[in-house]
Amino acid sequence: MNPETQHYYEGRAAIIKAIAHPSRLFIVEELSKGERCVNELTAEIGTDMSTVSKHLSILKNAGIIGDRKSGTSIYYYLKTPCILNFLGCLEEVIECNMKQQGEILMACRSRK
Amino acid sequence: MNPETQHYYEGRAAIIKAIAHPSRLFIVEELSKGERCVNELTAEIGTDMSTVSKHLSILKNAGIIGDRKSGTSIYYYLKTPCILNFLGCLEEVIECNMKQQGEILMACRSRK
DNA sequence: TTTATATTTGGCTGTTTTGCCAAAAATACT
DNA sequence: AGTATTTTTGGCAAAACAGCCAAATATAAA
Repeated sequence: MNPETQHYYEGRAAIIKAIAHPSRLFIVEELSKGERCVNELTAEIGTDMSTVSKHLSILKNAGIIGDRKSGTSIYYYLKTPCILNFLGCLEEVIECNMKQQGEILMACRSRK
Repeated sequence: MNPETQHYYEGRAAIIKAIAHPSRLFIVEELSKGERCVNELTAEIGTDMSTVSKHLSILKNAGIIGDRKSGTSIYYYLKTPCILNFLGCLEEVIECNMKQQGEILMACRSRK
């Protein structure tokens, strides 16, 4: 891979990496319903608030979410809602996997 | 997050994590053009063949690619081509980011 | 059976990621 | 100013990841 191509794929991988974590995935889906502050997200996720804050900063750096100050709270919102198509496609992959696992199971049974 | 929800997001994150790497992203795009053997992919990527082999096994475990033996070669193919919609949406995110960076740049300039 | 080719596995090292804690920063209230 | 609330930052230890090498495995050809 030449350096340009390398760079191309690194940039894209960086964005995908940003959502490649259970809590961050949860945050994205949650924000798709409307903006939330760190407090609210922390209560729902159940880890330390500093951990949630760091997850948020990762998503923000990737350009997926944005934030808005209001009083002492900071509200985060989804900046690129098209990320949801992304997640929709995920379901297809999972469905495909499950279907195949089902087939393997059936094959095992019929061989008995 | 209750254990079920946790499990739900972990499963989805695992699939995303599988493609969250430059070489693996390259592999997916390459396989979208047709099946390839480890040899061919290694030549294009330029890392050790053992490294490429491990990337392939990660993608395979995630259910994204499958393999087919032919002589001493093993050909890998895309099992869930819908993963490409995924990548298409990525472009939207990147475009959105670039647009915004452009705006920031313009704002900086006009303030001079 | 030996040899060559293609791929995977095991193991090692360095890097990155995660998540907790404590401390700092920012804002609003008294 | 002092206090409470919300969020971020810095630092640390454990875990996961990446890439190289050498060795093992599998298949085909001589």
